[in-house]
Amino acid sequence: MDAVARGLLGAWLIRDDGLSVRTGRIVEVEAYGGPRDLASHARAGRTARNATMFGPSGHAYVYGVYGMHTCLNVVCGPADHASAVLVRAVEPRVGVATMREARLARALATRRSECAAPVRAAARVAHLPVAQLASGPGNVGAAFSIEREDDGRDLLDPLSPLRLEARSAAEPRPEVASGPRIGVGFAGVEWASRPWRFWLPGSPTLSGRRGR
DNA sequence: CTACCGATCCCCT
DNA sequence: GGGGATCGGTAGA
Repeated sequence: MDAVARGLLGAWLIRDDGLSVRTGRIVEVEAYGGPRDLASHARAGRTARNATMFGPSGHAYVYGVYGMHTCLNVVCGPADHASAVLVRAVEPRVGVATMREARLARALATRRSECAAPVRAAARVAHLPVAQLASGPGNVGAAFSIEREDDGRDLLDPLSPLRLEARSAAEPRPEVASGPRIGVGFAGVEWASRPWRFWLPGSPTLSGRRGR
């Protein structure tokens, strides 16, 4: 799982829906373990929500949080082990305009209660630096139009509309930094303090303030 | 700069 | 009915 998370850094995330193509480099991930990991969705065993975590590795585990965000994980087996790697930040490469439109569409899909909020959100997204379009797990979901229907997709299938491509073997192995996972304080210090967040230092796309 | 707060919905010791 | 693997805006030091 550790190795899978590190191997995913520098890999390409590809959304190819036939009309448009979006690609970007994965620069930040978090590893989640099986039922023993109290920060993991698998902590209570297999449920309807987390079923794909218990399936074959290389498939997408997509979940929704806070009523408005979707997040993408890569199941990293072995089967029944239920571990997965959350994609936290992607550096856009191809299809930047499509990503911006997708961010805009999602911003308008939520925020219905107030009148001025969607307009402001649209203005903000319109001027957002490219490096920030897919910075943070919720923004990855928005920029790549991750939907519940993507749950269970085989990310290693070259024909899949949502897929991964390993970084070229010719590339030197990138330098990797690690630290505690984000937003898992509820799991208690033992699990929240494990350094299972990995990133490529220096990327302008890291989530949070300056990548922390 | 830090700290809190609201939005919003599916699944659940 | 409660609460979250989030985000972005606002208030205050």
